[in-house]
Amino acid sequence: MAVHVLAVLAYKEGDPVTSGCLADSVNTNPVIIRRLLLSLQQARLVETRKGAGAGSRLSRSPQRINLAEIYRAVEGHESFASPQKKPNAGCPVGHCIRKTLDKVFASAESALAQDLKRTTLADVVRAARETCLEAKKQAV
Amino acid sequence: MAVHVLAVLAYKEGDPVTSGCLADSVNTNPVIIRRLLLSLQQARLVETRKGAGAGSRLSRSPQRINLAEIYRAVEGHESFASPQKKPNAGCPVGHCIRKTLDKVFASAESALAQDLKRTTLADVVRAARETCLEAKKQAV
DNA sequence: CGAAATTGTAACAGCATCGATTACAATAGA
DNA sequence: TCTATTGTAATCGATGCTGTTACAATTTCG
Repeated sequence: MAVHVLAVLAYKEGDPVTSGCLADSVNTNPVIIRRLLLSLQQARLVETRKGAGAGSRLSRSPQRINLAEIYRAVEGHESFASPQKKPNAGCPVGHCIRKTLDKVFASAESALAQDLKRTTLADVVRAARETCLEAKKQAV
Repeated sequence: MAVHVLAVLAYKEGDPVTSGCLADSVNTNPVIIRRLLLSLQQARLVETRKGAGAGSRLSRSPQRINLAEIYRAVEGHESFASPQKKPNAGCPVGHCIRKTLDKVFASAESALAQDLKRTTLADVVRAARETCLEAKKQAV
């Protein structure tokens, strides 16, 4: 969903868009959008002005925003393998496996981020435009 | 948690372990373990016998089980970017972005799987043993 | 200056998910 | 036959996310 919102922002390049408008686009509630925008603001991906006639716009050009940044901004808490809150007393494996798994999953998440980094927001918008044209062509 | 269970099974190589014993190891309930084992059985990673004196054991040697298989067995439903159930009427971006994102996330998930494939269950057990020795050494 | 628009934020309900618990039938071995 | 153990269902509680309403703060416009 975050990508969707940012794609709309990229689409209306530069023009500030209100949370209400974005909410209509994503078919949800303005508050949801505003909560999402808070995360994106902290990640310096969007800038938001308050008041009448205000709204949000991208902080950078969409060529310079990659999906890894968006993912990190939204999924900020890396709750991947961690939810193991059990200290686990008597098991000989339990004590030591934790760090090992942390390493492995950190590596895996890094691989995922590396792959996401290859795609920019501009890429997504361009690809979306093309699939849209395809669809129209097939409709004819 | 699935990795934890399988690691215990690898630890007691060959011996059938009951769900109750596994539950003690992971510090949870036998039923949780049994539900997890059902997924692992469908993935042909463990074999389970019923009845008295029964239990579960690995179907293959831990060298031939990699973490990507375990991940796939447990997180079977690839609910990564999909939860976009909104058809979204009036937005020019909404129609077309779906397929694009599906491609991107499929690629990212593949990258993650490729990385997980590099680690076998045997690797995890060995690394866990080593970190355990480290901890003991530091304690002295 | 005053009104309108818009964000930030809180409070709350609804829903899905997950872990946990209890209970019980079915099965396999002693 | 008796006992241990799995498979399975029903249920409860905690948690998290979405959606909704409400309201103060802020900014622009007339």
